[in-house]
Amino acid sequence: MAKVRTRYAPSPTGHLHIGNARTALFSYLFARKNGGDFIIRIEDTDTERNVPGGEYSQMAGLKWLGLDWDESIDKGGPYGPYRCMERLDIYKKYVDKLLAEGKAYKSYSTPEELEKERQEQLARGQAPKYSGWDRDLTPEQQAKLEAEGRVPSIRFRVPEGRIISFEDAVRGEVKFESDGIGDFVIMRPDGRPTYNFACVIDDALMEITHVIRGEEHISNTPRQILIYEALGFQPPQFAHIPLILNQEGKKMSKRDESIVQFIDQYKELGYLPESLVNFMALLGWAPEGEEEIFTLEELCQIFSLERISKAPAIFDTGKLKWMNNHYIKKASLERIVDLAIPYFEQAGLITLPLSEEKKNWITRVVALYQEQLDQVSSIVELSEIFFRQEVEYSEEGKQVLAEEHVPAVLGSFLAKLEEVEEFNPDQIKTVFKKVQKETGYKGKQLFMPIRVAVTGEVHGPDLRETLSLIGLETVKQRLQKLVDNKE
RNA sequence: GGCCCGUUGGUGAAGCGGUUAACACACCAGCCUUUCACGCUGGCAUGCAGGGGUUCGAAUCCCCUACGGGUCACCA
Repeated sequence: MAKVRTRYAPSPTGHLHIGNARTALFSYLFARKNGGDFIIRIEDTDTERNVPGGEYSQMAGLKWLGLDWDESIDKGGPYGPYRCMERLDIYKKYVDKLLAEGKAYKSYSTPEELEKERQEQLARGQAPKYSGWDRDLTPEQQAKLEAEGRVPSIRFRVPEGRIISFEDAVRGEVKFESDGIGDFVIMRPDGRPTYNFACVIDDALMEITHVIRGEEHISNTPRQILIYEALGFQPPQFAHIPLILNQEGKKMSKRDESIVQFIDQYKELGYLPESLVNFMALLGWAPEGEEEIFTLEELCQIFSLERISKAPAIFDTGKLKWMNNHYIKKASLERIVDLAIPYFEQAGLITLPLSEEKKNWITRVVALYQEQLDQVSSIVELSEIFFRQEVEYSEEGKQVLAEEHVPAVLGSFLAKLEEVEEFNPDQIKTVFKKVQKETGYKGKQLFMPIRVAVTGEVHGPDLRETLSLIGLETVKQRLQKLVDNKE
């Protein structure tokens, strides 16, 4: 059995999309599960769409997710180069071979003519398919067309009347009739191969054993198989994974606002890579048991092609949030604090570098909210009360403050605060006890007025810690103001 | 339009001829708690898109219909 080799072959047209990331993940998991190699190859033959930095961005995204690879443009490998545009001479060699054997031919239609032909077929209700008018031109005819200034592209001659079938690891046997496939371009006039051609040559030469890719490629597969056959290559095992749909059941489009679609956006929002990995693994794949929380390492152990679903996967954003919260709770406080600091800084709430004291303070604030954070960026909004200069009393808060016993509690609390030496949670606890003894109020009646008086809100994290973090002076000021108003 | 694929609760998703139709999210109720959040316990599909078959027996197999999706590029 040959060593398993899988690849992720992005075109460097932009940032790492969640769908591509999941394809890469599946390919990675399958390779690791089987002790194989994972390769990244850059499909940059559509030179007009390539964006500068696209390659780096793709790889940075994968790296952030925790995926690594064995061969690629950054580290080389025995099957390079790993960028299609650096393999042009290789493609040419195989095109020449097909040409010589009559399995491909020079085609002279211009893009304008093709588009016109296409539109006409569509208008007639026909399936668009290349006419093949220039399939069997004589050298003289070709010379004449070239004299007109036409530069030929190379088309693959699709055999007639064939049934092309292959065994897909996800879908089982898949069949296509060759008659539904028109002769397709494998090399553009300028010598750049098209995807279907480059993909076959590269996968074959790089000895890729398993091609795991999105379902949208399923209809490309018969074309590619034809090329494998024409060149005498052994096709790999194919596995077409289901598409990811948004919550309306529609294919995610780049413009779709309902879902955050790019990996670096998740990073910016404060998602943890392990939650994204876990979540993506469950997009179209299901583990055997009931457990659904897995580390990357665990996934490498249990992943299998057999358990990939045929039905499209729906992107459940609520579930992702829940999962991210799960991992945030599991993470160390220190890690979450480090992630949180930039958000505070961007919001203008703190300035860097942080003093030791301020860092400790921030750490305590973050600790208060760690268990309810579903994305780290939310920390700014959640912890708002610790950064406000003035208290703003909510409607519910005002109602609490209007209660009869409130002045007594507040007055007593304020007075007892004078005796405090260090304003820490323990000391505050003893102050509470004293106030309780003096006023006779306890529980909700005791704590709620104090909470509202200092924070303006009826809800919030642990009161003692909250007071301690807001600081003695501010607490006294706020209480004093209320006590004064009452009098 | 041709060809391919899919359809299980409010949501995601197991299920591969005989199950009380997992599990999770959400939601509701209760507990915990000064409040919120977390956590815990319980509730939540007489039903597997609809209609026909096959079978002693079907979410599971077959056919039709509906709906959704993919694809038919000198884009990957």
